[in-house]
Amino acid sequence: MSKPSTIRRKPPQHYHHGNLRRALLDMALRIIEEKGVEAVTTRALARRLGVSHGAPAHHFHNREALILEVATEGFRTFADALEIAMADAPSDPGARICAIGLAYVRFAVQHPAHVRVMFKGIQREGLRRPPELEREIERAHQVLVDATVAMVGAGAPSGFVRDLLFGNWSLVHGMAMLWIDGPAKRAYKTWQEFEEAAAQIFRRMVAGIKREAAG
Amino acid sequence: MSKPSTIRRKPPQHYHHGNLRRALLDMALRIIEEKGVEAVTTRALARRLGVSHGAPAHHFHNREALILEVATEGFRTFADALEIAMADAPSDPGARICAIGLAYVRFAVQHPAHVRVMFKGIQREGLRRPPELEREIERAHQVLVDATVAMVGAGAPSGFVRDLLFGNWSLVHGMAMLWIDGPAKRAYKTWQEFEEAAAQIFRRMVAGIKREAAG
DNA sequence: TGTACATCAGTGAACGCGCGTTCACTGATGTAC
DNA sequence: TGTACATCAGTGAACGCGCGTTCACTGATGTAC
Repeated sequence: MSKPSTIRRKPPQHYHHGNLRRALLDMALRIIEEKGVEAVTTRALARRLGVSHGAPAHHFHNREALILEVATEGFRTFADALEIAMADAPSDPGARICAIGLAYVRFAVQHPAHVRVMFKGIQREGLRRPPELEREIERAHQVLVDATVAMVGAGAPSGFVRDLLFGNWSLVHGMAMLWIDGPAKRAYKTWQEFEEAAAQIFRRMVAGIKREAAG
Repeated sequence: MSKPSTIRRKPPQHYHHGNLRRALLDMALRIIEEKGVEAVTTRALARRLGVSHGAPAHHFHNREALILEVATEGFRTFADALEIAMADAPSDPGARICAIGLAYVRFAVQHPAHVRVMFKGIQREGLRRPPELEREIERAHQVLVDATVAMVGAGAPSGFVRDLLFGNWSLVHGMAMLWIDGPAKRAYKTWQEFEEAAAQIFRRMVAGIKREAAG
């Protein structure tokens, strides 16, 4: 629950606060978890970190930049998790789909605040996303696309690939959202139970796709 | 696009504005669609409706009450749509599941602003939901439960019912969210195309469940 | 090791803003007679 | 139909608040010599 103590070689306490930039990002996540994204204000962050309210401006150009950095870090962790799941899974395409789906849901369980800002906080119309954020989003997306294409073969009609991708994506995304928003949290006592159910649902779905592709 | 002209017998233009309460709720939806839930402020509403900023207080105790009323109306329409889909569908349980799923997704397509407030705006921790809202949420939920139970039979183990409900719910909810947030909107050119794909995915899933129940 | 200087993270006062909410009022509408 | 009155939706000034952002400053840290 405490801050991740990323131990560096040289300068752990170089400046007045130590690492205010890191602390701001971490505290933003805590506030999101407690009160939602809209409760993340530069003044609230400063207050809870015991610094003056002008201090955050030395690390982030403005509030929006800070929120976008939280989202970028979230998508980076997310893309990493999906890529690792893809790499660690057996080469069987069905097993890979399951592994990626599970990683998707597990990310939501382990990083609910990140998910909130990634999927609810930065979906506003007028928001200009920095290239770095777009890149991480694209990297995560690519894992889903690759796994789907691997499942159906490169020669499959693009409409079929699209529908399959969309179906699988919807399933795992819905699971993640229903966990974040409460319904799944209420239906399943522990996240282990929840993940087991999710894994079984994925297996069932993949079996269905295989039967359809074969028949 | 204009206001729904709910024609009443007696008093359509009784008071100064006509029906400011109705206008506030409708304008709130427009603002949500354009700028998101957090842009709905009592002053912005008054400004856009051409009334003084004190006027809304005569119809809603405060901002939160107005937002909750929008959510309640949303869930009422939503529950109605699901119940009608259930009633109109063939008695075959699989067909019913498909029909309800399609109604779920169609609601998101037709009422994106409502969905935003229903699933993103009132999910904050500290928010006290009025009983009327809880009742409409429960009514919508019950349609999903009933359809699932009808599919597997009353004697099915509760864990299986739970997982099946959760799987189906996740799928349709994910579809709705991916539409609202953009990915599905980008993948499918028209909502008809989107709905066709959704219908096909539902049929595939139901076929999978049937095979599993039979085998 | 010691000193002088440069850097820059953090301070705190200040600014203007939009917000939610209150409240005495006004005046249009509805009703009783 | 006309008049007197009651109702109450909408007005506009006022309040206090927290916010984002700026900026001259301070003082601790890092570095050059």
